[in-house]
Amino acid sequence: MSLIKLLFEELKKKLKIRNINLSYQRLKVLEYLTQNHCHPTVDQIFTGIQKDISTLSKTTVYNTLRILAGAGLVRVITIEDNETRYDIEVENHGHFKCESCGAIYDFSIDIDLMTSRDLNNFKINDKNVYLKGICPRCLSNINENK
Amino acid sequence: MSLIKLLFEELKKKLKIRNINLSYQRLKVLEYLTQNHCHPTVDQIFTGIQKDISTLSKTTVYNTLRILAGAGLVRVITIEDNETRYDIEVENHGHFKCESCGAIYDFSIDIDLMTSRDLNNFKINDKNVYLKGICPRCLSNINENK
DNA sequence: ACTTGGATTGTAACAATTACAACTTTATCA
DNA sequence: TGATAAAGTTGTAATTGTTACAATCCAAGT
Repeated sequence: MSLIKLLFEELKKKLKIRNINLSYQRLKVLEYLTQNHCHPTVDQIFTGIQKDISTLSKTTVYNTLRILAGAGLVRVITIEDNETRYDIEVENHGHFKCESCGAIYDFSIDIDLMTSRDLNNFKINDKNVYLKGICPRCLSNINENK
Repeated sequence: MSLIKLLFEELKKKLKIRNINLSYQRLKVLEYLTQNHCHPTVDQIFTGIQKDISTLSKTTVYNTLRILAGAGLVRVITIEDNETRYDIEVENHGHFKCESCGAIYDFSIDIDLMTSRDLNNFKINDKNVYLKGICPRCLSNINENK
């Protein structure tokens, strides 16, 4: 049995619990996200998978991401208004966006701290920490050009 | 001197420092935001001010918000991908969005906690904490309808 | 009053996302 | 296995939020 088949069966079970069928397209989206931790946009995911599935429709990518996000398997990153990004990692971490080069960095943070007395009677489902600024690489570039 | 004239002069000085001229439209946007802490969308702001300025263009609202955000006078809230919201308050606080009714709540939080060893060499300009879940009002509605 | 530059306006363009209907694949069960 | 139903995919069209841009307006300073 090939590696991809094994992955396939593994994921299939995982998704079955959440009542999601695993199609080839959905597998490919998950595969792309596990191999590209760069917080890709829909367009990047679409273009990336299209190499393997030439008939792929962008609608499918949207549908798949919506379903996977609903099941808590992928994280939606809306750090910037015009570009929604996706992330497979669901661990405790925040996101930093460099305002100069646009890159998004993960950083570890204790998400449990992200609460407040004001929210005592609220049911919290999702926590996001978004920071913006300049990354070290761009900082040193700026200094060099002085 | 009328109240609005006073506010006008006050703000004018404040903006002068940042090299921004204060037009009537810009004043109205600031006025709307101080009177509506509900984190309005561009559309809400536009519709709200249109009552006073019938010739108002939505482009002006966009321009104004961009300028004010750049000057740090308003905060951009991109908690949801499809609707950018704006907030006059620049104090230390996070935002909670109710996934049921869509309302956005402020909550106090120590923004200084929002950091990480991973970001030692980063220059941080902006910090946002976005939570999602169900607000108390919707929670009690759900319980009632059981 | 004239000029200059910034602000506003309205329209058109653009990009991301969603709606929808046709079609294809997969699952179910006799 | 084969018929039927359900789910998934596809492509196009529509929708929405936002930006680009050119024309016009307005206000400040000479």
